[in-house]
Amino acid sequence: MELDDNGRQLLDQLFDKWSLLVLDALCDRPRRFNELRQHLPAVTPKSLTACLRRLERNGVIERVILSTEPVAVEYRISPLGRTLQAPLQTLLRWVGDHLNTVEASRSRYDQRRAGVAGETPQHVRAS
Amino acid sequence: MELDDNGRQLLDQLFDKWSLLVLDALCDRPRRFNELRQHLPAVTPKSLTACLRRLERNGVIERVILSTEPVAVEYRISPLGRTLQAPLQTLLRWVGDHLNTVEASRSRYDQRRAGVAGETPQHVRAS
DNA sequence: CAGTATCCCACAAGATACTG
DNA sequence: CAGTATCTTGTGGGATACTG
Repeated sequence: MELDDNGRQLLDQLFDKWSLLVLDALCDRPRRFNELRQHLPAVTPKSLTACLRRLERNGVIERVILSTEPVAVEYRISPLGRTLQAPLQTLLRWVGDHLNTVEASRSRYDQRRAGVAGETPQHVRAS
Repeated sequence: MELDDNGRQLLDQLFDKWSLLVLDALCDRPRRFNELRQHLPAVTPKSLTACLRRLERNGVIERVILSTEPVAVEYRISPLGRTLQAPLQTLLRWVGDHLNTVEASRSRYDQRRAGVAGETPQHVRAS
């Protein structure tokens, strides 16, 4: 499965810092801007806006202006975005299922690096 | 499916600029450093090293020193990494399958933005 | 061959304040 | 409420050169 430049770039946009969480939240149900802000831990309005615009541009979410009183804005997962749900879930599942394993691996790795006697690299030793 | 901070961070590390391509390449077969360099378009040794270390630390690949003459280094997918293959493929498939749709969506989005008369934003108009 | 070492810059993103 | 505007910093990553 070869992936070209465009593909990699798309993945970057779909999997940047907040996108995944946003997508996940919107797969559940439509949300308002400030709803999302609360849902995500400590995202600044600027970052959230950028993220939402990117996702909208890529067609996986929709920005809907509700003709309520007063006017409100709502973000929804798009049909295209919906087709991403399954792959996403699979991945999120994997991360959830293997977090402990990965943590363990990291500890082992760091241990090994710290423990290499006679060759202790400067950037590792001391405080 | 709620994803905590650790989970998001792990995803970041697994899906940074080069990791996916590396993982994909190594799922195919083990590779040497310079093999990977050639396989990936224009990656600098520094970036590749960083990427490989990260993946190794997370336990999804293994760095193997071959006792050949002269000594060589080889990178392999680990058993843990192998369990990522399926989810990864699913995702790569999705990207491949929907690249055109996404491109179209982007064009529409940009068109819409450029076409809003009477309100043309400075950062869009002119050269 | 398999990396390190430096220098540098672009850009993501945080903090904070302001607005239609 | 749903953002935009500035300012600033951290860091990923490119370019380039060097090394065991």
